[in-house]
Amino acid sequence: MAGRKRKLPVRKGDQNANKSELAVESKQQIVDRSLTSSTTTNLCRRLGDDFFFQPCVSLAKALLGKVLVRRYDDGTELKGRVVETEAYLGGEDQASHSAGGKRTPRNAAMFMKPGTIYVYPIYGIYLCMNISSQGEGAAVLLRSLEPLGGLPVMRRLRAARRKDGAQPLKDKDLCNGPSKLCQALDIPRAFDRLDLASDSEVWLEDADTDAGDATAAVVAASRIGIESHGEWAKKLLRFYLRGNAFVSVRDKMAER
DNA sequence: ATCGGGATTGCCT
DNA sequence: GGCAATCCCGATG
Repeated sequence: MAGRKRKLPVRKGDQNANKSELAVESKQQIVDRSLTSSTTTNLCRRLGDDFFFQPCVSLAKALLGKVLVRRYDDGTELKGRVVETEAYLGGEDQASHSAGGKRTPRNAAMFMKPGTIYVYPIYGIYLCMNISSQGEGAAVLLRSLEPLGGLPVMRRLRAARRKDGAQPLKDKDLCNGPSKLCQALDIPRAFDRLDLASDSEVWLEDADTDAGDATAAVVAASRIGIESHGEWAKKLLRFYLRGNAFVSVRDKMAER
């Protein structure tokens, strides 16, 4: 790992920080202006290496209810509870970027230590965030979060690219999708290959014990957006908390 | 060097 | 529910 020193407004490889946004407002300005410094670090709750060392499907389920934290140097923290994930198994899983053991510079993080972040660009304008699991080329896609902290900052980060005059986003629309959560938590492409178990800008932790539906049932459903992959598109490798309003796509059949 | 498609989103009808 | 936006990356020649 090379020494990483990142400045907020212009981060190499951060597609959110290009021309279109420069004319509007830098992300540091957004953070500065909204100023919600909840400086609690809660290091004791942080999930370490051992949590990530489990098979893909197990990790996809275990991640539900955990809290993703994005911390800025000034102490600002953006937090969201994971409510929807997808398992991408590698090998036989034709829908996985690592299908057939295919390894490229793009998906290298899928083959790295469990807990390694895999961020990839999609459709030219969005990003998706995954977490490497145990298993060759296996990783879990984060699909939705329930926003818990730093909502004003999230709202600005999410609004930066939307049509002028649009209504402020509702809480449930801040992080209910894989690319939405990358925008809301300011996850840049440069986070690719970082270690979620040891990084100072992004990590996972246990939810507060008094948090809501910690015991909600887990629904297994088919994955989204991979229709072209035949039988693998139908497998029940998407997991979400039953009845949770922050899930991106509910499956009524699966919930019965 | 070129080409085609994509683990999505927001706006439109 | 349809569809354009938008560009990186992998495959191919």
